[in-house]
Amino acid sequence: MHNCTSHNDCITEALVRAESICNDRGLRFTDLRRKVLELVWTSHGPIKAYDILDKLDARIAAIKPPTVYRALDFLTENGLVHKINSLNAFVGCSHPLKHSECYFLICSDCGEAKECCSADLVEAIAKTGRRNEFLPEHITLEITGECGDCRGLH
Amino acid sequence: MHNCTSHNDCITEALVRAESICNDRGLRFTDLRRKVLELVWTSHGPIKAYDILDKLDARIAAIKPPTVYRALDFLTENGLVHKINSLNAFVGCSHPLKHSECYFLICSDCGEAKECCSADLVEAIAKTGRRNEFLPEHITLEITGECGDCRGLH
DNA sequence: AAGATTATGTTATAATATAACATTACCGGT
DNA sequence: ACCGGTAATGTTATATTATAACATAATCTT
Repeated sequence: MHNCTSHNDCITEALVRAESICNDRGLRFTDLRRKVLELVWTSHGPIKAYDILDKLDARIAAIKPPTVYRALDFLTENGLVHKINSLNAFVGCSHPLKHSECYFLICSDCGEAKECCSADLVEAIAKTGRRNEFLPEHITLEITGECGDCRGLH
Repeated sequence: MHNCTSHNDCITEALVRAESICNDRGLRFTDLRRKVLELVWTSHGPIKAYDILDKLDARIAAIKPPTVYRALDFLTENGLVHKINSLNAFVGCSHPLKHSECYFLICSDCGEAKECCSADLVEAIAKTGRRNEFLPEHITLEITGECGDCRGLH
């Protein structure tokens, strides 16, 4: 489902982007945060906190859960990573500068999660909020199903 | 946010409805399943599995987690209950006969979750699927925010 | 360099969920 | 009513996900 021609490039780009965003905002893009983000991007699809922990552990040493969760919290709060609640997993944000209206197409076959935006969806959600006098703050929209590749469309 | 005039009635109705649905489908609406569904409905908003367990334990005895999860699985599979992934909690389905296109407005203040439908949303999601050659199977749409009541609109 | 702030390390445990196997209840055929 | 099969529940143990609470270290500010 993913369409980067060279995944190494997209990892590198994500890290460069993240660093520059952190610099712009006066946030510290520490070694740990970089490594966690790198692992999130290296895993092609959503990755679980404890899988990150295992991989970090192999590379560094004796990493404990709070360390990973704190890095993930930082990355999530700053829009560099999204949590996929229906999977308890984390995925890199592909456009961290305008990410609030995003949703995920999650293939139950290959496990990839494609991040998408849709003006229609944003509008439909806003409309629903107005109709219900509800002020939306955060939207979780996760669509599981089967992607074209896995259905043999190509 | 909820608008039932008598919550006792809406619990009773939900149980009657559930029983009739199970009968129609040749499913067994056992005592345990009834009690779990009753607790889900009695809790005004989303309730956690272990809270159900505690309450059951007080009423019956020595209930263990698998017992509760199995009942919740049954209720969820049959559309009588929904799981709210962003809260790890469960809520009764308010219209179990046509529930596939539903989403939740979750008030972060009062904790209630209102189940809604919207043709616009369904269409926007379907369109997104088509555009991405993605075949949706299950949709998780959870909108957190603040409801009108909690913002003092009434 | 001192003090404040932020980040990370560490220990322990809480919260959520399931695997695997044993037992019991229920259903249909005779 | 009894038998045998299936579905439901009981039971034990453990896996998975996540956080609280406090200690130390790194960095930033002045």
